[in-house]
Amino acid sequence: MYLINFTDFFTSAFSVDCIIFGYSEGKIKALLIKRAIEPYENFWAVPGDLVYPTEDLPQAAERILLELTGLSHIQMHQSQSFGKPNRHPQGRVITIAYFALIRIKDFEIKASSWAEDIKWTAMDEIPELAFDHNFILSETYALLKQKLLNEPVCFDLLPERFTLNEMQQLYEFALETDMDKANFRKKIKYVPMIAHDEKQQNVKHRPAKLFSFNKKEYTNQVAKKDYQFKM
Amino acid sequence: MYLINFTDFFTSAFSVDCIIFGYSEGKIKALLIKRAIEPYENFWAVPGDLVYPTEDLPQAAERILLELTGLSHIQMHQSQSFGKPNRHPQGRVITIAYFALIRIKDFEIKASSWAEDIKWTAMDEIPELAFDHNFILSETYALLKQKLLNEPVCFDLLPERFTLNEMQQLYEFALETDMDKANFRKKIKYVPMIAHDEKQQNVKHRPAKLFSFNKKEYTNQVAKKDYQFKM
DNA sequence: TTAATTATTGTAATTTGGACAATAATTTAA
DNA sequence: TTAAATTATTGTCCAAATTACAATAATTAA
Repeated sequence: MYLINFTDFFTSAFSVDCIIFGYSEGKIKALLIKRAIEPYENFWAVPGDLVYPTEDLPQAAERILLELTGLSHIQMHQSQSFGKPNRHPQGRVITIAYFALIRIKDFEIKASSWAEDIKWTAMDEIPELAFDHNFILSETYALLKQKLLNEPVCFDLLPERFTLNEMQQLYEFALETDMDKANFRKKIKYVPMIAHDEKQQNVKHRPAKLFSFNKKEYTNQVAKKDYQFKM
Repeated sequence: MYLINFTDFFTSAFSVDCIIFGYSEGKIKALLIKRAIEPYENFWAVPGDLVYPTEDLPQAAERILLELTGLSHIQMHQSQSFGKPNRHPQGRVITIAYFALIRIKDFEIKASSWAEDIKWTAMDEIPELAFDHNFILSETYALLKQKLLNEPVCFDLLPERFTLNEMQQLYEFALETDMDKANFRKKIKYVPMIAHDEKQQNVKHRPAKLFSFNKKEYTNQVAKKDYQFKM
């Protein structure tokens, strides 16, 4: 074990798996691809790719996101790394998981060269996945839920203009708990949001007012240590 | 860029950096080594090593901890991964940071083959380090502070028997804020702890009662969803 | 025995959180 | 045109948690 050369260490590869979360119909969803090639051909999987020798890790994650969605300039969040020696059948491959939060309606997803199919899957309906991807996805989802509690990342998932109920439902799904409407509004009272005159369209009842996140004001308040997002 | 062989990817190495946190004299400290070899000879650094081709990541972190402290069976926490293409002068090396929380008095630290010196350094007195280790250490410290707020990991840093003031001072150092004694005690009222008859020794004033964490009871209550540690 | 020091407990005012009720605005159907 | 149905929004009350601060207890050192 100890009698190996320095160069023997440079025989590994690493990949980036990019978990793309979205939110629609009251559920948080992840983008899954159906693998077109071996290993695990025809299995659903999290999109991922090997990292080029001169490429930075977040750069690789952005490349995957761009290829599948056409979106760029999206903030990437690092999740965990997974490195069991036998996790990849073709050699020692460590994977670093990243995740991105996007607005589903902002783009058209498209299958790529290595995916024969692609779809949004709600986090409570995830099938058996390739490799150790079920584990990777559930660990990363746990991290997302953590972030939802401590940072205003819910606004990256919600449409630019949203109703307070949509926001509440996002938290209800993530935390798997029902919340009281009145109390939810009290809780978010100090989150900097802009109330628009615009209202919900095409609903069969009193339409709700639309809000948007006031990111500028939030950044300001955080800089002055006047405020810290907390759910 | 796209015209490379599959095998060209298997030319990278990865390392594990193992940040060992301890607590003494009212300060959270990290174990730093002085590098005995190039690159960055004579720089202080976080202990780390290349991962063997058949070794699992946490296993590598445990190996480093064991070599420096003789301690084993310590829970390892994964931090972030760092992979800028040029972060290591000798090739593409991605590093995965782990951290361990230990009781400083439980062992004797010892320099290893690749370290000519070793010392505990308080987190508010970290010097310039080798590689990108200042960044790695500060990111990992941020994670530790996060965990201190949401999990009872403070008891891995405190001596087995501690005073409530020692516990309070740990949080005051980590959160960089002063706390009221009476209110701190109210806050931890439901943390399962055992109050011993034993008292502090050799202090020039009324000695404080010693407590220890009741891990068994904590595990129990968490399983029953009766309780969730929260600071 | 007393002053000094720190540990520990208590109190009262304020703020937050949760349960639930009341009112407002809109659509749909009669 | 109006009433019923539905959902949005706001308000009230009570209990629980938080905060600031005061009081008391235990110990050491002089």
